[in-house]
Amino acid sequence: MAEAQADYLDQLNPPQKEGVVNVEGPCMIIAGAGSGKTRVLTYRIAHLIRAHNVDPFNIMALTFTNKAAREMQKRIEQMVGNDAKNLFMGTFHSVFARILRAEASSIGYPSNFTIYDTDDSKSLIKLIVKEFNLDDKVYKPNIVYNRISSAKNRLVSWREYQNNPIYLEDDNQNMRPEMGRIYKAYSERCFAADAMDFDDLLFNTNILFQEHPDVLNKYQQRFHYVMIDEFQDTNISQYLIAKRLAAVRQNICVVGDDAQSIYAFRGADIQNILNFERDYPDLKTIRLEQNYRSTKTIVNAANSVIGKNTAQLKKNVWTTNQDGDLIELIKATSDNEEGQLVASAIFETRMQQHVPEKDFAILYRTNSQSRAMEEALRRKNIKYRIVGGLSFYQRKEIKDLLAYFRYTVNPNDETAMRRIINLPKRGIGPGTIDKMVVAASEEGKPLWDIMEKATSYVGNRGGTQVENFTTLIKSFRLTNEKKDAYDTASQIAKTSGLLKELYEDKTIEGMNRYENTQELLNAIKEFTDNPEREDKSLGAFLQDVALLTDEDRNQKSEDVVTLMTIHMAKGLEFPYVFIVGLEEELFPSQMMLSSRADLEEERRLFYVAITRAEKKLFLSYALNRYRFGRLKNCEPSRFLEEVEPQFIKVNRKFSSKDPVSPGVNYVTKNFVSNIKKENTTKRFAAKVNHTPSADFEPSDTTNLAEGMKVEHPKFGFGLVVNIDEQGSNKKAKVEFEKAGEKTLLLSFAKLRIVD
DNA sequence: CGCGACACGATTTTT
DNA sequence: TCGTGTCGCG
Repeated sequence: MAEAQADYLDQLNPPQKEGVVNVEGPCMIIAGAGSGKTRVLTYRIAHLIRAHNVDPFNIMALTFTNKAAREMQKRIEQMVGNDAKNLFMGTFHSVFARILRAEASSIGYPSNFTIYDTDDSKSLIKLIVKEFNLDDKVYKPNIVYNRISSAKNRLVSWREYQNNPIYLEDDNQNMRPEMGRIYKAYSERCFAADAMDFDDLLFNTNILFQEHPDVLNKYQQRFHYVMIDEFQDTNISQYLIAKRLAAVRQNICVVGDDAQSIYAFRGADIQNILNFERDYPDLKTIRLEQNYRSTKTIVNAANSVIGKNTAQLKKNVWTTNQDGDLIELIKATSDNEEGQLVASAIFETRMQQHVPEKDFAILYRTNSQSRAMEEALRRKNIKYRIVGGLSFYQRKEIKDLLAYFRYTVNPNDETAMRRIINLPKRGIGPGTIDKMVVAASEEGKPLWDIMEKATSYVGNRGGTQVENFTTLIKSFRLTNEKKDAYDTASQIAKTSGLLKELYEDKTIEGMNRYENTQELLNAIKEFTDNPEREDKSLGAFLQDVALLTDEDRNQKSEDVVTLMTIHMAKGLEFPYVFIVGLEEELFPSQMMLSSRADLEEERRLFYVAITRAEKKLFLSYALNRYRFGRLKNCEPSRFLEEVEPQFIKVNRKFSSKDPVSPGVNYVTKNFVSNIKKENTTKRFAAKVNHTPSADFEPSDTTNLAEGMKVEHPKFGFGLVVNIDEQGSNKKAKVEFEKAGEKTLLLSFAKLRIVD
């Protein structure tokens, strides 16, 4: 450590150094992709501790993901040692959940409040919509949830919502006039359940600071320095919290890149950057523009793309790295072939460059695209790992078990109760539950009280079952009072019958689920065995786990190809990157085509994807893709045309038959600009009416090979791009000049080989 | 109340 | 295509 101490500032370029040493007063660091942003942030914190003798206890650092927080924690620890443990660092949600737990009583919550994840929130919304007898086709949980979420992110309470003419007008126009009522009911139910959803963690922190100046002051005094990473992704609610905290000392430093803002759909507001300039007139702005990550080709290609956006801060990202390989464009006829071509390209690159599998990443817009990739990789025996998708804690069997834990800890958590009361089957149906809910509201008692005496409300059959259930839960609560998280959890897993049910399911998925629950118990064991933990109760574990949505449990750095959405890839880098599915309506997503702002966000997403690549970038698209089970043909993405052609080479075909031979390679300078035309032609393929040459005569096609030019009596002239000789049916894939690509059975098709 | 059969809608992205 | 939700019967 000592040697790093003296010269850490020398490892930085001038603007980076400025970002590190400029610790007093408001500061904004605009950091281009790959410009060493994290390094500046970590050094800055280390510098505060070392050079300015700031107690880590007085530093708050906010990140957007758990992964980023952990990474930063690790790096700072390497620089300053154990002191780093005292930093107040984490995601916005986890940091303020901690503060809210400490101050819960000020806003009427118990300190062991439950955190609802999106699923919990949506099932509560569904329930409310049902109770209100509203049409769930109109009030879809997703829509309602997003509406409430965006209101909360703008700090609009249900009360203000109901009095806000703009919201009302909007809802009326969308034929959803009951939205405000649902918002109110939802908020009240959450409160009654001692629960907060993700947005509440921030919303309520704002309330706390606003209504309790003494509390706010306490934290203002504590946090001398506030730092925010990925500032472009913060929403108003988050920004206001940070601003309040830093109001006294004004030592607030934000780091971000407007070009990488990709979470507007979740309430992130680039406006925050502009607000920041307005709120802090004596702001020091630093730009990090030198890219250390990627080749010139990649940096310049990325610049050419992002340059198409109108709304952006002035920035010039450059690099002294070498030019590197051109970007390779892969064109496939189908999503499956796209997978094969990508897998082949990985295979070949590995052979040629002698690089490990972990140097590769395949990035896509939507999770559903992973399947074709997975299949192709499996077939070629390329090991891979999917990041994201359903995270561990979102799996049904895990959520079920967690719901037991939650209900044990928090008797008011109705959502958890509804989830488990009939799981495993106990003969308690919706009818029974409804009757009890009605009874509870009629008598003004908590639902739990009714459940304990269920037989006097709902008849004997269901009632007895409910009473047995409450006895079971009571036994769990008793254990929970005396034992640690692991003991309680194991008892619940065993006695509830959940584990048994899974154990008896001998299907592959069933065994998987069983293993997952075991893994959860292991995680709890680890939790209780950790000597640094003071509170080893199940409640403490739940509080910890609620915000751990990342798939970052399995951080083993295996040598495998990484598959993930572009959103998940933000902040990461890989030597070789494939961006797949570059098709209109997929990327850019059809949902984002309606407004310019949305399209620009989509373009930023593409920019983020490109800038993940260090050495070489591959772009691919398919002309046909299975969507909702049916094959749809697709148009190449407009984004392909936005990459300056000089950076691209077209790799028309790897042979999909033989992964080792490169097959026919075409390098066409203006191919990209022709993509559109070509595809448009294809769409009217049916109308093509070719008049066969006068001397047309079918040739012997037994020796037909890739790269040959042929004529078809109906489709005209074309190029053989692939021969498939499976079984007795020899098929040729032909790219026709006018009719597009066709797969022909050679035993039927009349083809003339043109020489 | 539980189970099977059927219909339908979904694929934007995540703390 | 897949998973979820609803409906009707036992």
